Amino acid sequence: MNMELSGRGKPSPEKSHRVMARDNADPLSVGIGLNAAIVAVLDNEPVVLIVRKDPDSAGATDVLPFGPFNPREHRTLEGGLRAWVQDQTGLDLGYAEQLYTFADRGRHSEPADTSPHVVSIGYLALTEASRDHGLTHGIWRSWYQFFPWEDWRRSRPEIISAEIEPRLKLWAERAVTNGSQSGSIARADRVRICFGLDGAAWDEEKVLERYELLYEAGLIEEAVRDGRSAAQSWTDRPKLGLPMQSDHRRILATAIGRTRAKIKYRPVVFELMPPEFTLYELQKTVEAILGPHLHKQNFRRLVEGAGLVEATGEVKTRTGGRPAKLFRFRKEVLLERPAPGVRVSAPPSRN
Amino acid sequence: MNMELSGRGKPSPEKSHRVMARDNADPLSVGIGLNAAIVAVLDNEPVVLIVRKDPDSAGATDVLPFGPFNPREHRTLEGGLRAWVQDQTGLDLGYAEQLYTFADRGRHSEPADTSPHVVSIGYLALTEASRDHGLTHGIWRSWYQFFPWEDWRRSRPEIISAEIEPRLKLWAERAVTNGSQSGSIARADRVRICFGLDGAAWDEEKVLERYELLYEAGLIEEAVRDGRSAAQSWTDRPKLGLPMQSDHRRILATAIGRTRAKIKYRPVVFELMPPEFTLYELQKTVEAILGPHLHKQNFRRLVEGAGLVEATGEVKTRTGGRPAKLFRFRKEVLLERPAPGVRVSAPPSRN
DNA sequence: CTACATATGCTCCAATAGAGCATATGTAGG
DNA sequence: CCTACATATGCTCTATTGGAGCATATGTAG
Repeated sequence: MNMELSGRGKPSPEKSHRVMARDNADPLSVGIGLNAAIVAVLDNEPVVLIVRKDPDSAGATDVLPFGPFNPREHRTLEGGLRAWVQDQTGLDLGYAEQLYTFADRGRHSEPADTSPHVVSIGYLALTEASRDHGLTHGIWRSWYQFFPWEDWRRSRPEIISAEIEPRLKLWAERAVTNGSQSGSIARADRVRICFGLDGAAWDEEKVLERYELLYEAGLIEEAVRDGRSAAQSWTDRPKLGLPMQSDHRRILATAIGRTRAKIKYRPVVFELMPPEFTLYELQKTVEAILGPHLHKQNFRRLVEGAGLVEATGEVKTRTGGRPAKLFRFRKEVLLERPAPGVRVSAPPSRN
Repeated sequence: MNMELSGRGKPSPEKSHRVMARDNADPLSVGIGLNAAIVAVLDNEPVVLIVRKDPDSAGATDVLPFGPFNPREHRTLEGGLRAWVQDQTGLDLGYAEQLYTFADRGRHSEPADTSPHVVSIGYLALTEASRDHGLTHGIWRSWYQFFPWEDWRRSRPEIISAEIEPRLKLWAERAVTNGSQSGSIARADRVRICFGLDGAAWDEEKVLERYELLYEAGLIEEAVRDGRSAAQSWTDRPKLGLPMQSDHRRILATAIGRTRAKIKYRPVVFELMPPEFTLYELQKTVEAILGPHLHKQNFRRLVEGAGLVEATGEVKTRTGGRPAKLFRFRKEVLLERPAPGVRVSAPPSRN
């Protein structure tokens, strides 16, 4: 890459900061962290693989598998990620895709006025939890423990009305006097859209937007840690999900949002399934990810109609009722038109 | 970010390479390049903003606006990008979104065995070309000059059958003897799916996949430059679009694919339009991006029905026919349900 | 053998979207 | 002024999709 333009960067002469346990003299070089949100579904519960920093201490923060990108060793970013995951969990990653690259200042437990010098690249990996792919370290934890307001499987989570809604509305009001920032959407509207308040529809894909909103409002523990919540009056700040180290919860939010979106238009559910499964098990897995219950007959029709699966010829008998046919993923769909996902149209939203 | 794991990186002691016109002693630090694919539509032609490296020299390679991320100056990645764009083109960027982070070795005109030490983050920006947002440098160039095989506005580009298809089939055959690489899709299938051969449907969103396939097959000038095409027998290699510096063409491919995908489910077309426009102008803009012609009446019905636009009350008379009503974007849709794009269902592909 | 639970097939219907016809209202040229 | 023409715009007809529910099949448990 030609960098003849570097000179315009006007690098400041101030001393560099110690990052990644090393000294860094070049103002244009940064460390890159590779972070993996490894998702599976275990007993109808969507889970993510956690590597506890210190499993014994009580106040230990949850951590995703991660490590620095080392251009000497890693030929590609994804290769580096796989190496770190292998190293830290023993897991041999299957499906993986890049999510996003974050570099905001002060999102890493450092003083906010410090240059980050570190950039986080988040990855989403999907795997089958029940099968042993070499996993030796790490624990599976429900992703709803980190995002309780995302769990709509039973019904609307009470935490929204009880804790989130009133505090966000307060936060939105405090900004009204600042005059309407033309161009950007007003706080109150963002709150309404993100959390589906006042008649707005809940969009299960907006996981990151919701997290960022809560962070911005200082309602997230990480925001306090990062010095974003200027010691507000709400010392009664509620516990909104388990915190994570660094910006890992933000990465996980991105991963959940992407999983929910992608499952609808690409056949990625099957990364979460065993080689053979019943259609009901498949449906339960989708529902674990997306939340709302689906119409069973229509789900079957859609999945079969799209040619996503083929019967193995065998049945699973211990279902408590009529035996269910076993299916397997029809890999040939990948060779056909824009291979679809399990399309689930939104509920008949009257709008 | 906690980097207690850095020690496992087993940094090799070999001398570091000179990258980005500077020395870099730390094996874990890399330079980050911010690259902008700035897209507009000018006279029904989708264009991208190019900053010629050397406008006068004949063999000059096209370059996207780009510059290194400087954590001292740039609070965020996107902020850094905007600063570089402003600096190099005078343009004040409006809509921008991150695309992808690339770090493959040897994609930067360097020897392939050299560590990259530089990571490229690509961004997509949409703007209105006809309006002056401060643009002082750079030229608009049709994106189809870089990707002639993507131009389906008239009909199927001849370059596919004439140049691409035979060479890719040859390339696919050469790999058959290697035994079928289990797990990955066979070359022949990839070729078929990517380019819609042998009855497969053309997916206008697979821009990056197609480019990568051509690169892999050594049919792209950048692949030769990067030393990927081992001086094959085809010294008769055809000119498949204009080359670009570094990995900029790959970034542009990502940008085109994303634009085509996003225009269908988010109201981003309007970033490309003037404040007021006729529905026909809007349709022409969408067609410039997506290619196939749309049914005029249905397009109107969909756009109006989705509440994306509102009439200004005025008409544009110099249309050569009945005057067209002028419309403007109804920004309120952003406050409604998952604000839709201009849904255009695929042609009645019999499948 | 019966009650029950789940699987599975099929029908009905509302909403969506593709396609085309008909009409409105300008410009251009005699 | 009048006519040919071009584009805009409204409306209808119809095929397809997807939401919802009924009916039947085939197991297990007591």
